[in-house]
Amino acid sequence: MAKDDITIYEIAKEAGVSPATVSRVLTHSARVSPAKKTVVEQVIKKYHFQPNAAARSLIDTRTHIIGMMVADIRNPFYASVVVECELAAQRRGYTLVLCNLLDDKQLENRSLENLYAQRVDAIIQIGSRVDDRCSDPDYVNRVRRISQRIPFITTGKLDGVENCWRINLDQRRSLAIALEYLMALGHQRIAFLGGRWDVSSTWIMRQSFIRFAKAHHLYVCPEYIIDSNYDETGGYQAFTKLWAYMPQPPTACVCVNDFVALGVYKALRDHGMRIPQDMSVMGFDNTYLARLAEPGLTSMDYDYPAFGEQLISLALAAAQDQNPPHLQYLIPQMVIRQSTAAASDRTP
Amino acid sequence: MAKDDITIYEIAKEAGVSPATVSRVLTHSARVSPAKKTVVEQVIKKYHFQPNAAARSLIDTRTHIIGMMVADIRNPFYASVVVECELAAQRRGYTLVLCNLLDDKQLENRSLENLYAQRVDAIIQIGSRVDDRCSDPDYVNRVRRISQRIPFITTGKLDGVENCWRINLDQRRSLAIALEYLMALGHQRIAFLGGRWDVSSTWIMRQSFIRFAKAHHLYVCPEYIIDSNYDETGGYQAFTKLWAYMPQPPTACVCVNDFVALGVYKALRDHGMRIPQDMSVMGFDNTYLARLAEPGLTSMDYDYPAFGEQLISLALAAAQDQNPPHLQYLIPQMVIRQSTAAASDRTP
DNA sequence: ATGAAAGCGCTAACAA
DNA sequence: TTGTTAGCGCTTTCAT
Repeated sequence: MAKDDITIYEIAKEAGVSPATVSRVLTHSARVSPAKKTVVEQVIKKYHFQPNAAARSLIDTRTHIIGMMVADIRNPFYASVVVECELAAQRRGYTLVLCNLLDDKQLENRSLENLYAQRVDAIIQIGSRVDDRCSDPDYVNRVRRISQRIPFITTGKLDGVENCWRINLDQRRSLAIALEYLMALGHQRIAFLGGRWDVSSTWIMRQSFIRFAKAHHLYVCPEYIIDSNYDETGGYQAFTKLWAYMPQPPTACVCVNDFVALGVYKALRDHGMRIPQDMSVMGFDNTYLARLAEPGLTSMDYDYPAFGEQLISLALAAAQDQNPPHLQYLIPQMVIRQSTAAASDRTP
Repeated sequence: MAKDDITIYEIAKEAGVSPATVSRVLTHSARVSPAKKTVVEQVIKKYHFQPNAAARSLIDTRTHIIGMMVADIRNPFYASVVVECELAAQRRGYTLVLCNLLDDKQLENRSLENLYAQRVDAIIQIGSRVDDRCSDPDYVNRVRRISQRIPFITTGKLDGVENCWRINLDQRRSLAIALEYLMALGHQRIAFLGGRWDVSSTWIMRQSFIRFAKAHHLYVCPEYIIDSNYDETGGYQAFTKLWAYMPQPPTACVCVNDFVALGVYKALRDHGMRIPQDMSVMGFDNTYLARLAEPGLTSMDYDYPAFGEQLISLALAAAQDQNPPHLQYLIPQMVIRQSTAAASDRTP
């Protein structure tokens, strides 16, 4: 520990009591006579004493630390979730340890081990390999092993890990809300831009998209679903590709996230098309980018404070063996801005 | 600790050696005969054993944890710094504990105490009360106390805290680069939009702005410097105010950060002005917003990887009593995009 | 080179 | 109600 670190022994000595009594005052774990309690509290205050968290967690069954692995905190979606998780954790006296995975499997593995070494009470992972449609077997093994000791919570999935809890965004529902809205505006030809088939959440979105479109007799063709990465360059490329060989141009684009939507914005401008007059655009995640965009981007919102609350309370429930449900869904909500409007062209 | 947690005793027993030997293998702290070493390593591998970090840090003088307090991780500037710090820390076998301060003094105080309770090896704070031009005396006292045990590193300042190290962005330099560039484009009337006088870094920026402008005979008037908050609404309001009572309209706006610049973008559009033809706009921090903006925003960049490296190596040097310099500067660099161009109007 | 034993700071039985 | 004591998991003398 730090140089001349103060301990409960010093406090005890100065207060004229035993270390145990100091501990009792600290933890409120047992009755202490008001007189001694006051003295102890004063000495504690005098030195601004804070018990050593490491020593505590050696005894306690809990470290009161939650490990959080996210793909990249620079993405505002993850940043929002992390902030809300941190607040929810704080409220319960828990601390968050954050790990960025940065698309680096090595780093992801090390982060996991590191959180285990810290004996965190639970691990929450958002993004990266829990988003794979087909879980990476190597990673599954790693997590399976660790999850025998530490509950593993994710917003994605990891096939074959027993001690795993999931909170999933209700993509089916999101797509339905989005498409119903666009249909009501008269859109019949809608494209789905961005993302990849091997990403679980994207796969679900696309499946939901196709099913809904078929069920509601929207115009559907494979050229309306375009792969891309998840940033604005992806959006730009996706739209460019869409435009290149298009049988019938769509009147609306649903984008896999806000970044991609902004890439589509740029592409539309470069093609001299106006938003929303010539093309309606929708994003997902309702990050602040949606608010910042010109025109404001209609986007699917997830109640982030509720999201954080749910993740943390799930993590703690699992850590306390309360057997919470293994799969929960988060209900989305649409935020309508200026990027969507009535279809300009209603020919089928 | 977790339920049936495995310890070095189990490892030792199964390997037929003493716990001390296992420890020696783990830490490479002393020679162990190759034979035993191999056995121990195999058992460790078999159980994927990771020594309990809390138990280690009880003995060790170091916890190998660095506490990081940032104003708000959702701001891409902070997010970038945090990611780079995390990488730099990882490289040295250190873990980062992140705290968001969220403009909540209570939370800021608690975060500080919490990091102390964890006996982190160093505390880095970016944003919030270390940005006050006049340091909050209460906070100074808190940090002063804690910094007697844990070195305190910041990108701002905290008057009267001895054990404090600073890495500051070289605002004077930044402003000079920005203004020289705009002057070279023929701009004579330049406004400085956004931020507040009571924020240290903004104050320095404005002082540098005024001094440079005077020294280079640019048109200077108080109406060209407008207060606002630091997000895009601030930028919008600042520009609106600027436009309301303007003796001579400027031909370029330097904005305190990229968010504010995007607010200015929006205001300009609402006034029917084009960027950069009617007005050049510059941002600061070169976040991805600058890249995303339409047109691309010219912005002042700080070498983020270097920034993270410098912060972490400074933190560790201070933690190891190596007496590093108490104040270092970070050299900025301008990234030119499409939001700046030759002045349209050269009348003084 | 190796093991026994002490101790890091704290809490929780167990006595008193 | 209070103090004494043992022990959490690890590392590190100190012997051997």
